[in-house]
This record gives sequence, structure tokens and C-alpha cells, in this order.
Amino acid sequence: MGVSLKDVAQRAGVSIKTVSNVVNNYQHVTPAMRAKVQRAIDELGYRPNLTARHLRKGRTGIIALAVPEFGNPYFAELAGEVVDAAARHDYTVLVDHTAGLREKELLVSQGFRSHVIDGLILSPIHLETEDLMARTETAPLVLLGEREYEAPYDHIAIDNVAASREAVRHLLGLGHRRIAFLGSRTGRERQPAHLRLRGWREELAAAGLEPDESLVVVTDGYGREDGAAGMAALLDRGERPDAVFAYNDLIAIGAMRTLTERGFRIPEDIAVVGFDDIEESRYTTTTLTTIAPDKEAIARLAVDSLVERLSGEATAEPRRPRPGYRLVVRESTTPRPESGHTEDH
Amino acid sequence: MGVSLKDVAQRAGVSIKTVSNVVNNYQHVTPAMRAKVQRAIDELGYRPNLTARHLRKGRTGIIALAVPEFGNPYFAELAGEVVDAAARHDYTVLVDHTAGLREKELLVSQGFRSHVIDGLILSPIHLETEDLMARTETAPLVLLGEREYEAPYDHIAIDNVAASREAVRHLLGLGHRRIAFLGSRTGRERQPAHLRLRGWREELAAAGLEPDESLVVVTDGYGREDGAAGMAALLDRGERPDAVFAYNDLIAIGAMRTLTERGFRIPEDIAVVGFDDIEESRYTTTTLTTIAPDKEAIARLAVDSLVERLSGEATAEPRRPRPGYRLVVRESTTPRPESGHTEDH
DNA sequence: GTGAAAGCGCTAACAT
DNA sequence: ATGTTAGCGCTTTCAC
Repeated sequence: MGVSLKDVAQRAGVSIKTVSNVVNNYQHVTPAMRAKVQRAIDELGYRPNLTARHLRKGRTGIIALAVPEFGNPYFAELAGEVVDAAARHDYTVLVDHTAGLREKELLVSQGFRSHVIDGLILSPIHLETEDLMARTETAPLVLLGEREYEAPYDHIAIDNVAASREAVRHLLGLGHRRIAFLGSRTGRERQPAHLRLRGWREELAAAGLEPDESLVVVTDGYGREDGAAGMAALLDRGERPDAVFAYNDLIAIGAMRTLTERGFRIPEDIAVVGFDDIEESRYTTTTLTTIAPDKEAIARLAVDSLVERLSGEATAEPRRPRPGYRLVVRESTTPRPESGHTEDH
Repeated sequence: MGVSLKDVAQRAGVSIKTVSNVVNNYQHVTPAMRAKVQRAIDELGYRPNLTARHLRKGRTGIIALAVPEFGNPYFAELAGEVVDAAARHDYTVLVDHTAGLREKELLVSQGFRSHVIDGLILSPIHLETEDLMARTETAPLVLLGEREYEAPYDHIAIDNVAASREAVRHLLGLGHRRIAFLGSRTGRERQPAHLRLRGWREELAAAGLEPDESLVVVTDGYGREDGAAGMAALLDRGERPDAVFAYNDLIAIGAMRTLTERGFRIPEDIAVVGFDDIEESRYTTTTLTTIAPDKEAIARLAVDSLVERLSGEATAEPRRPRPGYRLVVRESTTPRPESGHTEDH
């Protein structure tokens, strides 16, 4: 294979331990000795074998991040933040995607590359509390995302209900009354959109309006094409909302595409609000009003939680920090005086 | 730590080797023995320690992928394809981003997590041939992207000159003559945009037109904001192109944003062509005509090349396969009869 | 078909 | 301040 500590020790005429001391920046090494060893290291081009170090230390310095899809810029942007946050703790990130498959989520949570990763950050879609409770893998797990779990794991998520209520309140304040929700799911109660849908219901009720369930649109997935299809379906069954609150920006962008194709003006005919503040939403022809979760904070809190668990510093009980968010108002909800000018870049 | 082979052997009353044979599906094990060992494995919840296996075998089954930015959907989409392609060879992918920093590119190429990754797929921006030649790390490296290198490494890239010529030819065929190029770089000859710019020059020259260098716009980076700023700068210095060919889709989308803000109609006043075919380009209000590189093929060829090098099957000389691409014509270059309808989803 | 033992490269006790 | 040694968990000869 390669050059080992032993080779360097031989070359420098010292013991393995001394070389190890130099490599690991151990305190008590005389400068002369350090220089001698360093020369041997350079001459031989020695590189420490991290695999051996990992085996010995029982940890690898690698954490895994599993998200549904990189194709969703929200997760791509988040992944970038996680990589950066992990680097600050000298951790490397192994990224995987679950393709929104329950099977894959289970697999990953159950020990993705056992003993190779020290811990896991997972953003599940389909996983249930029971799945989490049945988990046997001992590596720490930190959860991300909109689902709620009664499992003993740290979970990082913004206050989705409050954020959604703020989005709906914004629309109500502009005079909209028939506000559709795009991106619900049939079936299970604990669907990802659950909390955002609840926010929609609560804020409408708080305004004295009866939430009109015929304005709730179920979509197959959470991509642009799902938003486009969902919007088309809503219009096709004769509904004419005056605003749309979408589960995420991609769905909102797909919906805007359908609206534009069918000749609706945004926001004059129908206002649109998204969720995620992906960069794309700042560049759509009608820029998109959206809820902007603090992705940097989410990534940082997730990595910090995981690192604390790994170092055994954390308390036993699961933690549920609430990173911030803000409503970013853009053209898709701004009645324009004349021509459109962007207000947020 | 956890349960080791030894524990299982003890429990089953057999030797370590026998357990190892069962774990590794070795041929010559009697069914009875296999069942007995398997029971012990299940009872103890044994999970093989991959780190130890890696140390012993000298390889880890992990490859790294380093791209400039996940924020660019092209790289995010590509990363997803690489993860899938690697999985088909039972490799796991460790993803990193270089943030477009030469320093980081050097670091990564010089041995990202030495001995932890078996090989590396790198999409460089700033790296020079000299940097590559000075590389001491022995792990195989496969290059991606638009730069050309005279270094002995496999390099996967579509024919950028031909693809760019096709894009420009498309614009010429529509009657455009003053075609701007957005996304060049000052300084070095081997900039990423070099080949696409060459395609622009060659095709204009082939059509008997003198490439107008005042229509070549230098941008700071390759994001939406750079496209927006570049387009603004071009217009501000009084140029009125009738078409824009952008280095990539993000720049094109930024340019379209500026054009829309300033009241230009696309494609009537100015047609726009991008490069990459990110999903977003199918959903912009004026959908974007673009060159669509075969990302699946790029990822597959990169992983296959790397895996072949890792297994020692590959020939010595570097290989430069040419994955395919196609021109996807959308609204941004389609003079519409009346209202706009999408032609490609 | 199964067992015993060596060793991958490193770190951590312990010794000097 | 530096050297010696055991052992992390696994695979791999080589016996039997």
C-alpha cells in the first residue's frame, strides 16, 4: 500500500511513537526531533491512514446527511450549509438522497454504512414514529423537516404553523379571501404538509372565515410539475381562488407557470405565496413572495446537535430548537402601480 | 464498542473464520453451520465494522464528488445522478463543494480525507494543468467540466464547441445577427467559458459574420445575479443585441430577469439561449431554450471510469468520452403566434 | 469445511 | 522526551 508510520520511523531512525507525536502535534517534542521527523515525512510523502485511525479511535469524523432530493433547490442549498457547518467541527459530510422512498428512508435510518458514519442527519418524508422507535442503530440521529415525531430524537424545524399563519395573514391583509392551499397529501394525518395546512386553517378561522376544503389541492409530489398539475386541476374543477398558498416554492413556481399559460395575471388575478425562499424565487418573472426559513441556522443547529451527542455533552432528552424564518414579500403578492420592479434581491 | 466477530463466534461456539465466512457469503459452509451462526448474529445484533474491513482490504467503497456549488442546480442534479450511478457499483459518495475557490480545489485534488476515499470525481474551475501535474495523491481522479487539461486523467465532457455552435446556429436560423455572449471571464485563456465562447465565434464566422467582441460580456461568476448584472451592463453601455447566448442557464435566467424589468419582450425583442437544461428552465415564465447535456451519461461515464481505474481494468492512457447533448427549443427563442404555450415539459 | 494466527496502520498505556 | 507493546475488528494465508 502506502507509506506507514513505521516507514517514516525507520527513515528518521526514531520510534513509531515519536513520529505519531509529530503527526498529531503532540506537545512535548523537541524542535530538533520534530524537524528530523518532518523531513522524513516529506521525503517519503507520508499521509496518515485515516481508516486505521478510525478503527483505533472508534469514530470516523464523517456524518451523513440524507435528504429526499437534490433536485429540490431547498435541499441542495441546505446541503451546502450543512457541509459548511460540519467543516467548522472538522466533520466531513456524506450525502445521500432517499428519493422520497420510505424503503430508502428506513434503510438509511437503520444504519447507513455501519461504523463508517458517526452520526446522521435525516430529512424524512414517509418515516413514522414507530419506525423511529424500532430503530436499533446506535449512531446518533438528528431529524429535519416538517413532520412531527414522538420519538426521542433531536428535531430541527421552524415553527411551520406560525410561519404558515403569517403567510396567510399577509394574503388576508391584501384583501384576499378565497385562498387555496396547494400541496396537500391524501391519507396519513402526519403528512409533511400537515402543519402548513393547519396554519392555513387556523389563520382563516382566526379571521372569521370558514376554511374552504374544496380549495385544498392534493398533489402527487412536491416539484414544479406537481404544482403545475395541481393548479390546473383546481382551475379545471371550476374553482377561482384569488390567492394561492403553496406548500413550497417549487409547487408555487409550477402553479405560476399554469396561471401564466392560462392567461391569469399574478398578482392582479391571483396572488401566490411559496415556502422555502429558494434562490430561484427571486428570479421568476413575477418574483415570488415566500416564507424564508433560516437555512444557515437549521444546518448549524442540526450539526451542533449531532456533534454534541457525539461528544456525549448533550443531555438525554431530545431537543427541538426552533430556527427562525421571515416572510419575504415580492411581486407575486404586490399589486403593482404600473410596471414591475423587483423589491428584493 | 459494539458486537464483533469474536463475540458472535463465542456465542455460536465456532471460530472467527467461520463467522466471517457466513457474513461474506463464502461458498463452502454447511447449511446447518450457516443457520447456527446466523442465529448468533441475529441474537447479538451483529453489524460488520466496515472501518476494520476497509483497513484490512485497503479500500473503502467510498468515492468523493467535488463540485463548485450545490446552489447551482446543474451540479445538484448531476450529484444526484452520480450518487445513483455509484450505488449501482456499490459505492457510496462523499460530496463536497469547492465554493469555486482555487485553494479548495487544490486541497481536494491533493487528497481529500486520505485513505478514506478510493477515488475522486472533480469538477474544477480554477485548477490548471500544472496543478494536476503536481498532484502526488495516488487515488484515481476523474475530471468533469468545461476546462481543457493536458494532464493524464480521464475527463468527461460534452463537445462544448459543437454544442455552442448548434445553439448559435439556431439563433442565426431565426434571423438573429447581433448575438451577445454572456458569461465570459477576464484573464486566463482556459477559463471555463472558453470553449463555449469559441463555439460562438466559430459559428458566427462560419455564417460570414464578424464576431463582435463588444457583445461579449464578462461576469463575476456563474449565478443568476451575475447574469442579471451582466445583461444590465451590456444594455447600459448602449448595446442592443437581438439575441443572447449565455454560458449557462442561471446566467440566462438572470439576464431574462433584467430584460423583463427593463421592458424587453422575450423573444420578440431579444431571444435568449442558455446551457445546462436545469429543470428551472422549463418553468420560467418564458421557458428557456437551452443546450441539454446528458447528465445521466456524464455521471455514469464518470463513475464507470473511476470504478474501472479502481479495479485496475482500465488502460493507462487517459480517456475522454463525449457524452451527448441536444438543443431543446423553448419559448425564449420561439416567436409566438399569439399567446404563449409551452412546448416542452 | 473449519480453525489458528498474523497483520492492515494507527493510538494509547505504560515504561524508561 | 521518547521507546515498547497491545489491540481496535477484520480478512487472509495456511494448516488440519
